[in-house]
Amino acid sequence: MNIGEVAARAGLPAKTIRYYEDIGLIKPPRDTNGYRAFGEVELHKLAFLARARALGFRIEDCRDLLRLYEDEARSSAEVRAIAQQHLDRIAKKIADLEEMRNTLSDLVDACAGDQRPDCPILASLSKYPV
Amino acid sequence: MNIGEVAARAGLPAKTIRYYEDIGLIKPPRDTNGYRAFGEVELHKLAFLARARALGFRIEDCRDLLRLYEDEARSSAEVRAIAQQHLDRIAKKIADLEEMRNTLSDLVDACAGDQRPDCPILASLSKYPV
DNA sequence: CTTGACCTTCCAGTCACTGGAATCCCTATA
DNA sequence: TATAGGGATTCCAGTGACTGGAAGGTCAAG
Repeated sequence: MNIGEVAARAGLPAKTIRYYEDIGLIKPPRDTNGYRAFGEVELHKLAFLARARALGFRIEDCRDLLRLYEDEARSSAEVRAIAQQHLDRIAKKIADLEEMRNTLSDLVDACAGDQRPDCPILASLSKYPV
Repeated sequence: MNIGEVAARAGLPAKTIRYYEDIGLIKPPRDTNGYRAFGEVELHKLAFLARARALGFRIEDCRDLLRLYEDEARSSAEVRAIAQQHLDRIAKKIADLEEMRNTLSDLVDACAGDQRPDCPILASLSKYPV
């Protein structure tokens, strides 16, 4: 299987797959012509990576998850710890974004949005508590 | 006012202020010794930028907001449009993150987190619909 | 005169790709 | 057999918004 086919099947751009090889996430063998030759195992790993990335896991987490996945002697606690940490980070991000959204939403609501220059958004940004 | 003081008062690292000068957001004059010499106007701008960035506005949005802030002939509609776009992006991000959080949260709940290798998190990542 | 805190510039690294250039390989058709 | 195309390869550079660090200049206090 060449990179184009495996990319289509794993749902990842070919560029990304080359990048994953660069950083050592996968190690596909090469054909005599120098093309990467992907088997089902490689494809499976790439699909795994695509799903982990879609859940927002960082690359280094993906590396660890992949390692654990291939380690028969893993404990589910290790996997769970990675996921829990990631969950915490996501919750924090959501909280931060929600605060931004609330503030911004109030400001946008308060702004007339017409041709006059007066604007509570700018007023809020420029209020000067220094 | 040197960069250290203005940094403390605006709540931005000195590095960031130098970076903002690099990309043309501010243009503080220089003392004879080559030090940046900040006045109240510069400080005000930096505080503005710090607040805009804290609301998650991108640098290019900040540049536009600053320009509008200084433009007496602005219309509040322009400002509102920028904020509304940003709000939309934030809402999208929140929605994406919430979807991740829900999925992850289910998986973490389903995982025993003990020393056994069986793990629904890995199972979900490796299920193979290709 | 020295010390230490501050300032300067410049370069490299972050994260996870992504775009593009230059070149090579394979297959099919005229 | 020539060629055209589509796909593969590598390598370099850029993204956003900083951040760390090195190497060196400046200033005020003791």
